Amino acid sequence: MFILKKKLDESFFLENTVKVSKRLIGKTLQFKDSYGIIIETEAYRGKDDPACHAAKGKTKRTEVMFGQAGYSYVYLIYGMYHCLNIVTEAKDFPAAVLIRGIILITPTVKTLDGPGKLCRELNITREQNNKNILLEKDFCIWDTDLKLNYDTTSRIGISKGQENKWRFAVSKADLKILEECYKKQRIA
DNA sequence: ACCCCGATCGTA
DNA sequence: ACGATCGGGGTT
Repeated sequence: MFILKKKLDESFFLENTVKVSKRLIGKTLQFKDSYGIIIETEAYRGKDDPACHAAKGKTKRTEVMFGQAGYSYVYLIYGMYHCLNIVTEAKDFPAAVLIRGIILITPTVKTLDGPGKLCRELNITREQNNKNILLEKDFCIWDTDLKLNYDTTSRIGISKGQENKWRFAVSKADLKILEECYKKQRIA
């Protein structure tokens, strides 16, 4: 259906987080034997972004966001769900992209539309926090030749920072095409 | 030790 | 619209 090119390298994640978030649409997330096309992302960028966990400064939890681009930031939310982010931009500039949705294509086909559902299905937990996905063998993101249209909206579930339209989600039309390619089988 | 709140999700 | 469920971070 599409070509898996190379694993994304550090230069991809060193760019502005908003740009990286847009560019991640259509790329493929791999964790162990699970592969999924990224269909939804959000940017969290710097101490001046009130929705960013790093807005309150560096803490034990957010330390990874202040580190090198290409590391995973996985945290527990609402005591029940995990969220997967990839750290972006220069060291000491705290920023990351939240991976909010994928179309899982292996080992099963499922549309995972939500960060908690995604981590639950792939079994991504805090054990996967602070991993260098530029080096990990089975935890990485692949470049592809997919060109998808996406919508730009406010981020979901935040109380501050709605003015930044930093959520990017594959257009309904393109999502439908992708799901038809891979046989629709939405998660319950 | 205590309190508040949260980058969610499923059910009503 | 609401509750589940618990860790992070600030305050006492």
